[in-house]
Amino acid sequence: MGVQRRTKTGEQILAAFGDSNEALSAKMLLSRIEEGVNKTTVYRMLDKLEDDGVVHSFSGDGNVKYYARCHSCSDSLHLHSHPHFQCVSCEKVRCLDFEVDLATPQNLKVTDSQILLKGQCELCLA
Amino acid sequence: MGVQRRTKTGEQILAAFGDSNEALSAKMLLSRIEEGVNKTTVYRMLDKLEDDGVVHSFSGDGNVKYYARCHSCSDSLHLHSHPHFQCVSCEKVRCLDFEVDLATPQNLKVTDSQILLKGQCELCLA
DNA sequence: TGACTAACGCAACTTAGTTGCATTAATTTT
DNA sequence: AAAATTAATGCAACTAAGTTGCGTTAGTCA
Repeated sequence: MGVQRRTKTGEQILAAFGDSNEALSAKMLLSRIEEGVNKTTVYRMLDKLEDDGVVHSFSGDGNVKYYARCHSCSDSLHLHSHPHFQCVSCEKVRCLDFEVDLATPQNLKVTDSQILLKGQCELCLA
Repeated sequence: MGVQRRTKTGEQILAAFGDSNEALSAKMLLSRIEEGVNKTTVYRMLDKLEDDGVVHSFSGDGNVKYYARCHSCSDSLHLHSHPHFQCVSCEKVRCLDFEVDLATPQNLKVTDSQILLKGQCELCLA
């Protein structure tokens, strides 16, 4: 079950994401949220937002879950076949805005995919 | 620094992987190893084997780290651009034996990539 | 305004993985 | 073959991410 009511936490989380394609961990979200919001609340709200298809999640470096606003994802099929990029220098994570067409083996039924690229972003290379 | 000495733990871990392309978590490895081997030892040995390029690792579902023998990986450039597949029914994880050519944006320097597909394997579909 | 219940905060918990340190054992030296 | 060296191990204690139960707060709707 997704979000049912308009609350401060929900607004703050969406405000933290803004319009960008940046992906944030629960910890990063907690530090960005002004008011003292409990981590449990943040985790639960993220679950709901993901249920609603408002955000999607994937596993980043160090086995930390990252969340990002869904922009390019089609609502019908949440394959999220766009790659995610994590900069090893500044640690920032974001969605890349192109789709990857993965040829999947015919004997498997693939329902979800995630692609994580690691390296250095343009700012850290400069 | 990689493996320096031939030990029981090292042999047991490699035996657990065998020749297959199956990926195992530290927990799975611990349950497969007969003799009582400490989890710390397993984690440390896996680190060393990864240093040596004997195994590679990636983040699977539930933010758990999986390890697999390196077969198709080129030794020079460990991009591991083959996908990994995790079955949501039997929970098994394995390396798929084809390479994916990811077109990476020119402004980023990509040094590592991991692709995780989730779905149902051939055995669970039947 | 009051009733209903989604959303919240807190504390306690689970699980993956790490660290420090003393001990054991593989390998090298004598 | 015995001694010396130190990689590898086991243990206990720890960190960090995420979860659960439960009593309380606060949106929403009649």
